[in-house]
Amino acid sequence: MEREADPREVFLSFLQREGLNVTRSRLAVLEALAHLPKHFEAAELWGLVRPRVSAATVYRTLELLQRAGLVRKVEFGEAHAHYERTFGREDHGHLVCRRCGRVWEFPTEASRRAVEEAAQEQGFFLKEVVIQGYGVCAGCRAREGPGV
Amino acid sequence: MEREADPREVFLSFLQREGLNVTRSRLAVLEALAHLPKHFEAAELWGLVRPRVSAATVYRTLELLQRAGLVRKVEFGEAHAHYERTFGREDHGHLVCRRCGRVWEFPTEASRRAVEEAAQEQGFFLKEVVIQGYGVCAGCRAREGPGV
DNA sequence: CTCCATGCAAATCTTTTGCAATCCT
DNA sequence: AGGATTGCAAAAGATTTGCATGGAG
Repeated sequence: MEREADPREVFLSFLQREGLNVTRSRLAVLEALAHLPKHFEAAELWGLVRPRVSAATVYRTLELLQRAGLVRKVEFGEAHAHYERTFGREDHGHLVCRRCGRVWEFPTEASRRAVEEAAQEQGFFLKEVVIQGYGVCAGCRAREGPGV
Repeated sequence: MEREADPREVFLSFLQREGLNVTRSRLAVLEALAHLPKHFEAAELWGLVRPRVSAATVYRTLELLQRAGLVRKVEFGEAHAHYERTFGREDHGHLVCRRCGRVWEFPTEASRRAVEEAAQEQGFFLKEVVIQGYGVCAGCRAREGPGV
């Protein structure tokens, strides 16, 4: 049974390791993560810490959280980025509905292995795998017909 | 042996089907596709038709090409979008080097099947599958060490 | 002729940045 | 103290849009 480190500790030790300060703003942003759904936008995160923390700092902290391995940026085909927490989560892919924008997750061990093999052959050091399907979800199809 | 339709015909019949005009600008953009690498940016495409065609029209046409199924928007983790031709190509995933930005392709039948299964279970109508790995390519590792 | 399409420039919108003031350690 | 961090507002940059003019059918 593998035990995952507490995100707060991960972040604190990341900051220390990088010689960065532990500030109110950074802790507020980290804390806000717990109150957001799995997938969120920068603006939603800001909503939770605003106006205590500025948008600029939210973006700056989001970058640190990514470097610390606690958050990952994900693209759902919209103009702005989405993010997801990476702690307490299994590897997964996303099924993104182009109509309603909702996202379903699914396990990806098998697919992931294929990407790993390709990387290996290429001598590519693989840091992250993204597996996503785009289409129309069951609900939208029922409501509006198969359409595009 | 399956024969793929000529992109020009695909585009023309798409335009007709949608009641859209066949214009010089649209044909110029379609033609320019052949002179671009597999992956390109909107600005590169514009470079080939500029100033005959305006940037606005390039974006507008790019959208039509996507709807016609000739082009696909792909995200490589940069601020701006990339595009790739979809005709004359096998299914493939991308290995994106976070250092140099170069992209390698690899076959994805197996992984794709897994996504299809997940979609099936979800009653999700799958339109497109994206499989990408991010990391550091062999060249960059040799040049600068394993690093991040 | 009648819409459709285009160019131009302005508008959007998210994310980034410069800089002076403020906070950590 | 002294560098790191923040807020603010301005900048940046890709893409989109309004509108008057020109083009396709």
